[in-house]
Amino acid sequence: MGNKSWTTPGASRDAQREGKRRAVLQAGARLFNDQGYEQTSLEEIATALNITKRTIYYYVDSKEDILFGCHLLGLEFLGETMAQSQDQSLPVMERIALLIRGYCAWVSTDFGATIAMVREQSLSADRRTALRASKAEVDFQLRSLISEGIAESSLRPCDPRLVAAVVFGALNWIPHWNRVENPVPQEDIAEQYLQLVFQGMVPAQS
Amino acid sequence: MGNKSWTTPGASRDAQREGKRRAVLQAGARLFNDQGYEQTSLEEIATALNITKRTIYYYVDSKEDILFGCHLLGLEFLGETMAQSQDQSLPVMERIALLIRGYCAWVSTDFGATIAMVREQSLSADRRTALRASKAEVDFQLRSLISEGIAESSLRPCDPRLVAAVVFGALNWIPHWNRVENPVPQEDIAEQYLQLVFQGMVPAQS
DNA sequence: GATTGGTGTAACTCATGAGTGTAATTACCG
DNA sequence: CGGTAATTACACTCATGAGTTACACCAATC
Repeated sequence: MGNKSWTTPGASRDAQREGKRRAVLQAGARLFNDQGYEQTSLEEIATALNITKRTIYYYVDSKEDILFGCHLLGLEFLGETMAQSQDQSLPVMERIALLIRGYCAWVSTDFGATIAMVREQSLSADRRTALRASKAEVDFQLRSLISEGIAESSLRPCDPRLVAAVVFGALNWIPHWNRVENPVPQEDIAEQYLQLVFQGMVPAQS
Repeated sequence: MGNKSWTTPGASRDAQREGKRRAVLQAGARLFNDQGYEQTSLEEIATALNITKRTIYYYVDSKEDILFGCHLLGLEFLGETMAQSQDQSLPVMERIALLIRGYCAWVSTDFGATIAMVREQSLSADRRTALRASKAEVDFQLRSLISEGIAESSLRPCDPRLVAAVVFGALNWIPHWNRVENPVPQEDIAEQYLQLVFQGMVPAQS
């Protein structure tokens, strides 16, 4: 609860406006993650920012706009990870690890968690399909990498679709349990996840 | 959309009443899973059963009662799996496999999926804590089994808490993607999950 | 064939929360 | 400083959906 730097003293009007809009989205994301989208009122978002509900409408057109804005910002950030994992010059296993680490870091941010936690039913049909396309891209990327890994026998034969579902399921679940007073550092989680997904629980029999 | 056997011809009044109450809960669970709890109105549940909203109130006291009833029924079913996995005479790995298979089957049912998908924020505080306790029990069970496995070196050393989070995360995510026209058979999923969690993606180097 | 209790319905109340109109006020960039 | 952008106060509208009141129905029982 607090208003961290609502105003940005030295900055053009436009920059300030953009910063404040972002603050609205961020406050929204936090509350959505904690209470759910439907259970969060604009009044609450306003209170969290020490402003009035009316002011929020100066920066967004509707509540759904806030949610959609969170998704857009979230996807923007995820794009970097996607790009990294597409670097053809790296070995496949490396690229998978990059994708998992990046996704883990991403899902630990406010906007990333919002995408992972809030059910997309709350968005209008067209926006929903757009969103789904972006998510499908990420899913496809992992599946492709897995297929590649199998082809070059770096990976044990398996159904890429199911394995990708396992991996993303496990990652998407992180904000559900790691949203507490002192969370496990996201880097530690990523390493454990990689260890488990690559080597499994059973020790290699020597 | 349909009213499959609302009335049960040959049955005592009480049995009929119980059957109808269950039908209400089941219809609720399905809609909650599809649209989310908050986005589902009692009117919709009534329509799905070809009855009116007022009739629903003959079987439950409130909307929250429906959600809570789903949780109770769901947990009841999960109890069997819990019991199985507690059989001390079985090897640890077997018990872990039983727990994962059972949980996978469970999360593929209407009531199981509801528990996995609906955020508990929608329940009153006391009911929520009761629920959380039941979930914590299951979580504890898996963690214990993992610790046991490590102690007898059937399992590679790891943080049981994190590994349990991975496993349940992956399993809880199933209803999010497997809720389509022709879903992947739940048994197939369980086997792939076991394979992945035990052996990992990387083939054993011989 | 009237009674009774379980079952059903139509038509309500009522609270909540999104979104708006407007005028007055403040902040601060140029 | 002047003017414009930002913000507030506040009183609205409006739709939605949970829960209720009052009454109709019907099937089995006496």
